[in-house]
Amino acid sequence: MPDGRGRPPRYSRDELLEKVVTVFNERGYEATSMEDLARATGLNKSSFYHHFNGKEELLGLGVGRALDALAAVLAEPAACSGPPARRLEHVVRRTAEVLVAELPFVTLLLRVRGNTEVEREALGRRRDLDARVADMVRAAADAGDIRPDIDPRLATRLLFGMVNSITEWYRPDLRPTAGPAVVDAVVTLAMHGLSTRSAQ
Amino acid sequence: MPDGRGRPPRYSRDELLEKVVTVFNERGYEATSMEDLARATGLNKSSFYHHFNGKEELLGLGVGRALDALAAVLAEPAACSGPPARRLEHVVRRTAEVLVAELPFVTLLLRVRGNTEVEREALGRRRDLDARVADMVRAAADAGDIRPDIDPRLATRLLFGMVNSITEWYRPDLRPTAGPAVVDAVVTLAMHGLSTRSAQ
DNA sequence: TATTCCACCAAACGTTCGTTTAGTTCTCGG
DNA sequence: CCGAGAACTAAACGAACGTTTGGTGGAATA
Repeated sequence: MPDGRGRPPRYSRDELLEKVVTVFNERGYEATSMEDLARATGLNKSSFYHHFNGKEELLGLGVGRALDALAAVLAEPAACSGPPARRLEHVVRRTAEVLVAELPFVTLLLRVRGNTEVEREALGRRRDLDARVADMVRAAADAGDIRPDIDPRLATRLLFGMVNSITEWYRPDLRPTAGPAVVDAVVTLAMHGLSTRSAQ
Repeated sequence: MPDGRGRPPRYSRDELLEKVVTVFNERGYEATSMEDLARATGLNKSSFYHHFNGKEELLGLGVGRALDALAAVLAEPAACSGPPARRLEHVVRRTAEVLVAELPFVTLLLRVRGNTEVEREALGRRRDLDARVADMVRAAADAGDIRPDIDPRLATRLLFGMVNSITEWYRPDLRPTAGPAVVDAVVTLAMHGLSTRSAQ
């Protein structure tokens, strides 16, 4: 409980984390030194240890925020009831929206490789989310709403491969209003493909 | 010109490079130490300096092999002539095949961030390839063969976001014969989408 | 067999890393 | 205005990094 005494901080914990995660994404987590973080925030590199326990905690908080946002999508009512195809389309759209809204955090999450315990735990949580989506795709295939000629697990991976690729190229600072167009394009391409010819 | 004299090498340069690139992909390039490479190959870490000039050259050779393979696809006759939509479908299929065939090298390429000159040059070569594919998508849109309601550049990014996602999850050691099925699924999903309903 | 050349290695080098220690500066409650 | 407490910093720490040095051992040539 902060009682107001002491020097006021220049940045809140959340502001610091956002800047830190941005640098992690520019340079890569391993290639980012505490010096780099200090330069980006204007703080001394040792000052981080008053706000966070170390570099790995910064990573854990960053990927945790992404995982929380993605898990929240699967908990939404429209993702839990209704025809499987509708639920799936909702999850695709909302996941794309979360990627756009929480871009740096999800970008960090998608690059985790599993070198440390923090990273392996993040990969585990991500696998759980992926499995729940794969079940949704399977249900939609069983209901005949999506093409039966592609293995549901394979379809899930390609589908979310496309969705997740948003983090590879979408830069909101270059086209700040492009977010909704990106989300619409993802949903359209995922469901109907590129071709103007009819399906099959 | 090797004249056969001296102790024969345990591994060829190409064999070494393949093992090295695999470790780079498991741990991430920055997180991989020369000790890690030594352990994976059975060589002493200083022995690498008789085959390569250093860690960064290993990276450059790895991503170079991926870029050469991808550039070769765009130079194939079927990618250079015929209706734009046919050329595009050919490039999608062949790119997916190259990803499967040269998986570790393309995986390494797709994770490059641009921290060094070697990495920035690789990013530049990759941008050139992407631009040529984007021109192909634009031509197919102008010809009316693919849906006109999505910006060609955006469509290119999402399309190859899906294709490139193969490197994120395809593991040939787990399902050695799954390659062709993956390629077919990519082409089908890219062109026609998931839905069994007709387009639009 | 003597020579040559290549593959390989042990040890050490200078540098940079994440982190710790021991403080200083600033703000506010009393 | 005093003292508590929080934000912040300079300097230094041991460890790990990529690389260099100086050399050993073994196979082919002559």
